[in-house]
Amino acid sequence: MDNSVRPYGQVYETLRKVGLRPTRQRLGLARLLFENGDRHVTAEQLHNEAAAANLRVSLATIYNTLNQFTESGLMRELVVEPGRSYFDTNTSDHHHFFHEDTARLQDIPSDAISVGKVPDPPAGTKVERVDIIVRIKKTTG
Amino acid sequence: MDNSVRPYGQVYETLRKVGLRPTRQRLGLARLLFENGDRHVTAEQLHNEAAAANLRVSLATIYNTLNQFTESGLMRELVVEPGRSYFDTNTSDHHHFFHEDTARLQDIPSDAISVGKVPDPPAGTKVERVDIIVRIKKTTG
DNA sequence: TGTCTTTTTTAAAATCATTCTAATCTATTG
DNA sequence: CAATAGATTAGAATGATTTTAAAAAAGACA
Repeated sequence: MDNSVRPYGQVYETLRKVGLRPTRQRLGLARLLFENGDRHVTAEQLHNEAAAANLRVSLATIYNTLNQFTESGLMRELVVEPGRSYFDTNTSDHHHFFHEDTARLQDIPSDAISVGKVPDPPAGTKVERVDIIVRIKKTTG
Repeated sequence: MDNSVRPYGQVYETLRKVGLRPTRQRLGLARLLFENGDRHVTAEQLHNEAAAANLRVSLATIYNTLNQFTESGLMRELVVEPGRSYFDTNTSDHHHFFHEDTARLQDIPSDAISVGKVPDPPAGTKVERVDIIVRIKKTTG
């Protein structure tokens, strides 16, 4: 667990694997994203985190990076609310709770929810992905 | 089926029922929305349709109206793509196919899809709504 | 290592959907 | 029909995201 020795080792490999140059910004963002469990972040949130971690990255780079990570399959984009996108570090098959009060996402493991029957997609099309969002609110107004 | 006699009769009642003044713009938009089967429109699309139907309505009013219709339960808002919202005239329990190539939505009747098991919402929260989006793409690139 | 080439990063401007503002108009009520 | 409350509008403002063009950093290689 001593990650002072090869602080960027893990994510360095991850970036190489998908063919992205391991630059200072990408390495730093990748650590924030991938070394802290499953995460759901907006660009703005990640930008703030980066600042808090003393990583100087412009907002444009945050967007570039999130989009590149998404295109290379390291993350996926979630659209739950009008106005902004969330990016999810968990790319395996699963779904989400969305807390409407706090605008937070929470994973639902795929075995905790089951889509019994899915209708056949219209002729000439194939299913790309199924997204289930369970919108929840605090009880007691 | 002669709707030249009481052209606004149906939607007039609908508006009254939810407590919205039956103005020219709201009546016109309501007709476009509710007298053409189940629909999924963006603000921009509806604006164009209105123009095509010789109904002069500003884009601000389109937004106001879609939001009011949604708040009064005549429609619901769907967020499927980053950037823009869709509004659905079908407020009953159902889900959607989203054609990624054409950016069109298509209803999935609720009995054509079944959510077998839904996990209990976290303590202190209750389920507000469950959205299922089946994203589809043309086969043969 | 230094130089060349390519890719990244960046600040700032541009874009796009949506909301706000404040002024004008329209429905409703008496 | 006048008064007033509510609606519509053009245009400005906002906020998230993308683009632009220039400067900086990375990779290749002599």
